[in-house]
Formats: sequence, C-alpha cells, structure tokens
Amino acid sequence: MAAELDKTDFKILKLLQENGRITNLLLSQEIGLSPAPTLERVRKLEMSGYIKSYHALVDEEKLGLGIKTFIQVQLDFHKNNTIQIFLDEVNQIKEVTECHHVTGQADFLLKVYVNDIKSYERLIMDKISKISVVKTFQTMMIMSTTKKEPIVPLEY
Amino acid sequence: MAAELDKTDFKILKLLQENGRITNLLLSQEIGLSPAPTLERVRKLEMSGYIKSYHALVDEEKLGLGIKTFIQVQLDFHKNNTIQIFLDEVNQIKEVTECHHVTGQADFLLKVYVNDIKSYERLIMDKISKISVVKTFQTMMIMSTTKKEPIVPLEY
DNA sequence: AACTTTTTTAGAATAAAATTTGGTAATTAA
DNA sequence: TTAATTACCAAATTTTATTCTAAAAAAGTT
Repeated sequence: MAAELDKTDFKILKLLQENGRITNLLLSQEIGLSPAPTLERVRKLEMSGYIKSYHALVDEEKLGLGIKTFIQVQLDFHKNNTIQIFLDEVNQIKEVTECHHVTGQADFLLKVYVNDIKSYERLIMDKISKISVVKTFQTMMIMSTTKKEPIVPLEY
Repeated sequence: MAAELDKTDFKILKLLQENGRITNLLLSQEIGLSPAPTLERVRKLEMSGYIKSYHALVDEEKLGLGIKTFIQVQLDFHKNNTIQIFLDEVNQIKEVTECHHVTGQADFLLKVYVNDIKSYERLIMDKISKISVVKTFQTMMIMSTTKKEPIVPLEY
C-alpha cells in the first residue's frame, strides 16, 4: 500500500466527509474515474484508517436534547493516577460525548448533552462532583452554535 | 406526517448514527421490519429533518492536522452589532470548524484545526487577533481526546 | 359492536447500484 | 529492455434499493 495519498484520494475524502452516503457511481463521476477503481480507493482509505467510520448527523434539538454545555474541569493531583481515575469515571457517563485533555487553567474539557436543566443538575450533583479527583469545574452553556463543520479542513 | 417518533424510529436513529452506511437490508433486519417500510421511515426522518446529513469521519492526525485547540474568546461590546461582526469574520476562517456562543467568562468557544504550531501562530496573528471586536482570547491546546462520540445520547 | 378511514406493513416486480472479473495501459524496479 | 507492479476501464454478475399493490392493523365514527 502506497504510503502517500494523491489528489484523487483527497478529493474522495472531501466528498465523503461532505456526503457520507454518496453512491460510488456519483463519487466516481465527481473524481473522474470509473466505479471500479473508485471503490477500490475508498476501500483502501477505509482499511488503512484514513476513513474511520460513517455516521448520520441528527438534529439534537428536535430530539429534545435542549441543553448542550462545555464543562472545564480542574483535577486534584494528590494521587499519582489522578488522570486515569478521572477518565475511568467520565467514560461511564453517557451524557458526556467528548472528553479532551487540554492545556491552560483547566485540565479537561467535556462536552455534555442533556434534556433539560433538571437533568443537568442531576449530572453535576450525582456524577461530575462525585468524582473524587475533581477539584473544580466551570460550566459554559451553549446558547447557540453558529458553525459546526462535520468536515476537517484539508489541503488541495 | 406524524409529529412523534416511536421506538422503531429511535432505533433507526441510533443505528444510523453508529453506522451511517449500513444497508437498508441490514437495518431492516436489525429493527425487525421488512426493507420497504424501513426505507420509508428513513426517508421520513431525512425529510422531516431528524436526520440532517451523513458524513465520513476521517483520521485527522493521519492527515497531518497535528494541532487541535479550543479558543475562548471575549468580545468588546462597544459597538451594538459586536456579535454579528465577530460571526461574519469567524465564518470566513476555514481552520475554525466550530463556533459556539456560550455563557461564562468567555463569549465564544471556537474549535480550531491546524497543521502545526507555525500555522497556529499565523492563525492567531493574522486572523483571530485582527478581528476588531475581539478583546481577549485564551487557547486550550488539545493534548489528547479520550472520548468523542459521533453519537448523541438518546433515550430508549 | 359494525363500519369507515387512515396508517403501516409485507411481498413481488423493477430499477439501480455495488461488486467482481478479466484484460490492458501505465508506471516502477531490476 | 524486460519484468513486475499498480492503476485503470468495460462488461458481467450479484446485491441492494426502490416502487407498486394489496392485506392487515389501528384509530375513529356512527
């Protein structure tokens, strides 16, 4: 397998990011190849891990997930496996959809989806603040999201 | 069009979030219906906007996007259309893949992808800090991401 | 409770797309 | 230059999506 991707591969990645359900036929026409080698390239991109997976994007608000927040978490590093303890706990909370280890005042940035304020309170009271290594946390409620590209900016 | 979704619809949403390229045949087997009504339900979910779109998820690191950050931005509200000015500028920056209007000390939280530190510096110097209404900003570099569900937590 | 209307479904037929196959041109390595 | 590898296309085959029809189920009405 060639290590490098060529322009055609980048085009494929761009198109599949934009429309994950484009047919192989259409895709082949867009990139200027016939269906067979197009499919072969897509399979290679999947096998080699450049394409990790495919997902439907749903409308969260329509589904009643009214509250979206980011939570900045600061940890208490008394124990030497503080981070692992935190991650083990956080990974079990289904409302937490993202968990990033970051630089700056906070140690972690979490993204959280809940139905309403009551659910948010329960999440904070019963789950986040119960994690032993959590020192402090600050909530950023998302009032609106004006940009959310499901697409990563690629060259070419 | 019925306003409410039933259990079968939620199952479909869950499965399509997990695998956006599942065939209609497989999907129908998973939810226990025949292909025809399954497809009809999927189309309804698409038409009514519960499903917004489909996307391939790519491996950012393999593609050379080595730097991912969140930037907290505080605005200077001297003008009365401060927010609109900010949004207009930010929407033109392709490295900014997310833009959230949030509560707390910061006004906006941005997610940014760049190739390397040099690119990051250019982004900051030439773009972010050039926006007239930006008062201050703070960077959180993402060192690692331990959880990133492309899936929204649904009931049922 | 019987009837009507509406909705949902399965199954068959058709259309479209994916996938495989075989062979050829182009590129790379020896 | 030759051999080997790779990438490609065109056509055949298989699989899947889609449409259509009619039956069943559910909901509402008299």
